[in-house]
Amino acid sequence: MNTDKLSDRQRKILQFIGEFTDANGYPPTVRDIGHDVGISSTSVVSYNLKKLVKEGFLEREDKVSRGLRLSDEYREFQVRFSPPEGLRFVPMLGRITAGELLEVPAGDITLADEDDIIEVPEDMIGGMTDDVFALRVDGTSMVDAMVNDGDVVVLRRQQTARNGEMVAVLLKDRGETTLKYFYREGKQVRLQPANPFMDPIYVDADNVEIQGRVLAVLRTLL
Amino acid sequence: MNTDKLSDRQRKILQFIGEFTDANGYPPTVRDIGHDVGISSTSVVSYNLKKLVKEGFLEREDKVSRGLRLSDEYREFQVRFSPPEGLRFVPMLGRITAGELLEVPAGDITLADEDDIIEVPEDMIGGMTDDVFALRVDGTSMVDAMVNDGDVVVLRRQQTARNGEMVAVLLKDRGETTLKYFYREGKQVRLQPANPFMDPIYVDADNVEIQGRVLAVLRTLL
DNA sequence: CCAATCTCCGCACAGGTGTTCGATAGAATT
DNA sequence: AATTCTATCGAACACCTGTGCGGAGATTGG
Repeated sequence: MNTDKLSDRQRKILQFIGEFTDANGYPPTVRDIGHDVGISSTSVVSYNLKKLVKEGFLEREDKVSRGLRLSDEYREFQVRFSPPEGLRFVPMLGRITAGELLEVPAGDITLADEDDIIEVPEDMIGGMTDDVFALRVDGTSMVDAMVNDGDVVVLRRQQTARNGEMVAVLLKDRGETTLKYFYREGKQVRLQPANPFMDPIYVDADNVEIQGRVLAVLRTLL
Repeated sequence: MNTDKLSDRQRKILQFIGEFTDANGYPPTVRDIGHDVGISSTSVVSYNLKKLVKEGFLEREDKVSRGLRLSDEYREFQVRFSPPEGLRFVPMLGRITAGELLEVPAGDITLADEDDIIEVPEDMIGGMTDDVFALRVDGTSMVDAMVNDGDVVVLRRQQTARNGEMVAVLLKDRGETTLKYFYREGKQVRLQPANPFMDPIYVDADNVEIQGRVLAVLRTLL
């Protein structure tokens, strides 16, 4: 399913039908559609609706007023980009290994079709909405962060952090990334492991580069 | 909200509107309703619809064909405890501390109104539906299970486990509960810490009592 | 370059659809 | 017993609504 074969008008029609139905609880009439999309003739709307039915985006009951609904396929196609209430879709953008450079994505972080997507309850990431992505942890090198092989780390891309937040930091001199609690202490930075039995490390502030803030760690034992 | 004040006919109308809309994607006409409920005159249907609007069960757009929908209150009254698609509500039943006995709830595990409830994506708990509950981890005594203070452990109550599953086990002689990977080895049981740098412990099979299986560990850094 | 197809328009029409009205009969009220 | 209220019916009406038709401009393919 993909909307490439459709004209702009047809895409607009589909969207309008969805919004109208959600807003009112019943679908629009041919004339409602025409008015919204900017079509003066009802026959033209009819014409485009037939197309949409033919392409499988729409289902329609002949001669029944408001007798149309978005097809299940199209609904599903839509849903990918608009999760249900309380859920948020987070793109899974790759893997991390401590001891190697973290691949922090550069451009816009969006849900593309090809992405792996994980579902995260909204309140688990504190309502964060932009620049949120997930990485799967590769290997056991992050045990001191209490993060295990296979865990999923949900991050928000940001360059600064407040004391006490857990961040992904790059240690420039070692060319190495770790997950630690961040504390600024004068010219130094204290990086505190999550594991309370392990000792912090102190590094020069110039030597650390914050890659992102850790919002959550998810471990699924299947 | 309750349907006591309604006549049988009106209840039937409400139900029909819901079913029709679900089935077709658009609401029925006045005549559709009349036909289903057994009313010959459209005016009588109109009459009863007005009543339903007045009582708050229905919302209606005047003079608009099929311009009706069940009110939010009535819909809620219908669905009450069902979480949104893809989410599952899991009751948070207490706290665990390694080194102490795990409070495994005894009776039915249901969503009571007073419970703390956390939201978990369905596929994160592998579609498990019964006997699932959550506990908050108290203290740092479970570091060897890679579980930190404040983490949330999602469990399914069960008495048996397959090899390789992570379980909450009671060590009877010590009167102590831990989270470990479970491996049956003859008359012994090998309990393997999640932390790959820690050694397993071997105990007599009679000495372990499985309390539940760990489905997921959730850590939120707020 | 011409024919075929696509996309659009306005208009007219038939049937769908909500509303209104007058009437009836039983129940509740006075 | 008279009156009012409730619930129903059938019929008529006006407007809503989807469809069909003839035509026009744009685009495409040979």
